[in-house]
Amino acid sequence: MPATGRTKQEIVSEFRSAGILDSARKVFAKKGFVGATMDEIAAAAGLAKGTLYLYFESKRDVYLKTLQRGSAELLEQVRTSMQAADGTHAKMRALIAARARYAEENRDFYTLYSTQFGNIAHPALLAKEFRSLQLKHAHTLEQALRKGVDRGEIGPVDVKALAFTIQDMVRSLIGRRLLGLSKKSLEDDIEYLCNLIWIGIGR
Amino acid sequence: MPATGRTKQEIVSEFRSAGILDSARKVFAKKGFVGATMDEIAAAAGLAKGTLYLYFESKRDVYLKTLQRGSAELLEQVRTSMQAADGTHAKMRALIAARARYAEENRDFYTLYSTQFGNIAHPALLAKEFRSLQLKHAHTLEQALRKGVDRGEIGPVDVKALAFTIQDMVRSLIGRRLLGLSKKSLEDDIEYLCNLIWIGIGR
Amino acid sequence: MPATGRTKQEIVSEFRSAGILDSARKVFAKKGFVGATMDEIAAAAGLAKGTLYLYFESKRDVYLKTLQRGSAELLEQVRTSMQAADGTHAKMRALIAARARYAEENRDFYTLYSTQFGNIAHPALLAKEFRSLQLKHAHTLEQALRKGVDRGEIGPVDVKALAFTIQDMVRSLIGRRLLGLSKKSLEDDIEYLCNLIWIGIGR
Amino acid sequence: MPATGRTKQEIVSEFRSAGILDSARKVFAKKGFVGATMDEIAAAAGLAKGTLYLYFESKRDVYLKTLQRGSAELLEQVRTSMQAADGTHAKMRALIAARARYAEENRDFYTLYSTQFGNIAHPALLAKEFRSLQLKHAHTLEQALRKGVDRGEIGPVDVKALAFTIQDMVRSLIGRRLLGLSKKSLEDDIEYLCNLIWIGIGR
DNA sequence: CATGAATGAGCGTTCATTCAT
DNA sequence: TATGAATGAACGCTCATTCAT
Repeated sequence: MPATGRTKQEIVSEFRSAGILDSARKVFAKKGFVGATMDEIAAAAGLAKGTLYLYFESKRDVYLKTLQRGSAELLEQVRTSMQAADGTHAKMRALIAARARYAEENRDFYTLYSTQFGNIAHPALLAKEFRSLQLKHAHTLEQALRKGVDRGEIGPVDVKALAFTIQDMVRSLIGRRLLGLSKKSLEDDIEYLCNLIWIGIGR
Repeated sequence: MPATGRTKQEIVSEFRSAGILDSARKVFAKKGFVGATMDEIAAAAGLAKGTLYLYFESKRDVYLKTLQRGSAELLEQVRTSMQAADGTHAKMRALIAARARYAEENRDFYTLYSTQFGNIAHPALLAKEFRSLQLKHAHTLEQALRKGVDRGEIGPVDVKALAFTIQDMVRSLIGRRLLGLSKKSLEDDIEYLCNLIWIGIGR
Repeated sequence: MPATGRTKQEIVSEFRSAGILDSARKVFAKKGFVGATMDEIAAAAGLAKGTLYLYFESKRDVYLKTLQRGSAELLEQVRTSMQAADGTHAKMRALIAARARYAEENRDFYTLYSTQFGNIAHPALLAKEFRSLQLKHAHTLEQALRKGVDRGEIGPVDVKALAFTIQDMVRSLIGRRLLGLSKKSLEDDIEYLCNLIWIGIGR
Repeated sequence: MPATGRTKQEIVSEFRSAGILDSARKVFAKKGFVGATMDEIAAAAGLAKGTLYLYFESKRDVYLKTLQRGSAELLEQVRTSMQAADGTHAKMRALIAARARYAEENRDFYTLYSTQFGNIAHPALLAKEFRSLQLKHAHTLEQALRKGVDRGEIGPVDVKALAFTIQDMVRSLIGRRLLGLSKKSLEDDIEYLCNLIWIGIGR
């Protein structure tokens, strides 16, 4: 097809990049940023170490791109889920469910993601690029909450703070599940969290 | 007294260990596990590098003990606070306040602590030892919650899960504060979190 | 004509080689042998890296040929200048002037050339091939000097040694000029050097 | 002796440094700055690679110190020789002889030295530190020449330029000798050079 | 007990060279 | 003939750990 400009070049290049990122995801998830070595990532991708540097500038670059890629994918799925849901409560539930599903389908990546964005990180690695990823996610939820407040579905809360808190609660839930600490079904866990957020625990 | 048989030895030894751990806390907090060097820790403790190995088996050991020490201290303060409080709601509030206070007084250590226990961590560093620390904290809260359920102060929730969730909510709150993302007073933030936990956001 | 049998091939080949060497000259001059990369040379020549290996065996080969080419060019100009001059003194002056002019017109290359032939070089790079280049230059001057001795224009000196010495004096002068250490005009500098060689400094 | 403060420490340290520099001198001389590896230098010194970094900051530092050390030693010997000589001609001869002697006794170092200071070098390596070494040498000769001009022993020449030129002539002579290109005795070669400088070649 | 010099494995990155297309 | 993606050896530097004093 003529529509594909430099097709072969670009496709191969993207294919390689994707392959490398797939391997990097696994290795970073297992060993963390520092523990992972370029050698190992290359081996996992079936390539020579030097080849990585044809597609990425540095180890840090591979790491950042790995995170960006998964993060964008996750955000995409969350947004799609939320759009299909009606009302604040349903949207919140959709978000939780989408994240949980993604996490279970991408265990390794989610571990990585969760660690990197676990609230406070060591400055060395927490550059602006990472922060902006984090904010995009928070923003999506924030908007839904604001609409809920406007409609009177939820009380007059600080939506910014709440968005962060809810995201952390979701991360907390997923973390527990990934660690095998929850014996309930995913449905039940989601139900539990929604209830907690919505009606609290008091009597 | 026979109880003080090897006292001098032990006292000196503990004194040294404590000094090393104090220094280690600062260094680890500033640089993270990998970024910190034994040289730097030794220098901060006013000792030679080799001396560290008389009191600790390895860098990892220093790290673990550092975390254990701070963790125990934090737990101690939380327990004291909670004991002085009456009723589940008050105890919960006491826990939040104690953790928040400790975090603000030990910013560096709390960052370290929070990162390490951010739910999911890299297997390399997340050994059983760390897990048990985490569980102790959760357990304290869990007991208070269970009593609350028994007394009907709170609904029939899964206290184990709830304890984890609350802890993560607190960590989330503190994280936001340490990052300078909260503009409210500590009191207001605590109030907000208590309300969220107790009555949720729904109308 | 049978003489032009493979002409097209050869002409294209020589054209390519020349282009590559032109680029190589610039790159080597700017970065030195080790600092220069085949990638950069190829880019400067508007070719792909692999193409260089169709015309040259190795980076070292490119370097050698680069030096040979410039060296031959320089020698050519020096010879022409010397032939046009009458008498040993005039020929010597012509040589100095020709080298100086070439150096100022080819600053980058001359730096390279001078470094490589700075009398003693590191064995790794100083192969026989380079030595023969050096000797050709010395030989030209040597012959002129010998004629001068025969004619009684200059004393009965060791012309071989003298040829080397003069060449190094010229290199020294040019080096000082290229480094901006001489404040005199080129004419004055040449005059100074000729005088030094011819009548020395004694009184 | 009490006069020696931290004796043992310092002596051992200097001993090590000196040993490393001795090895470095050989390796750099044989392979040049880039071709030499820290591994090889360490091996030549009978040490592990890491040990080098206890005494020097970087490869470049080793190189600089190597050059400084020999350069200072050479300068010292030249100065001593010159001081013992009377009159400009004798001083000049003393300088030539001292340099030649040093070169023959320290072939490897002199190769290194000569290459580094071969007039024009690639900027990357030609930092201020090196330049100042070079100037110190030139300065010593310059002063002697200036005195010669004042006393009328030599004509009213540009002593600065002359100092550079003479040094290069000496380097040239030594280079030829080290390369085995001179069949004359050292005495004869020195004589030849002195004559050349003093009375030139003209008749 | 305390020291700190010595070690050497390990890592990120570069780049000359090759070879399938 | 020309390409440029892929390779992998090589190197400077770091640092946890050891051990002779």
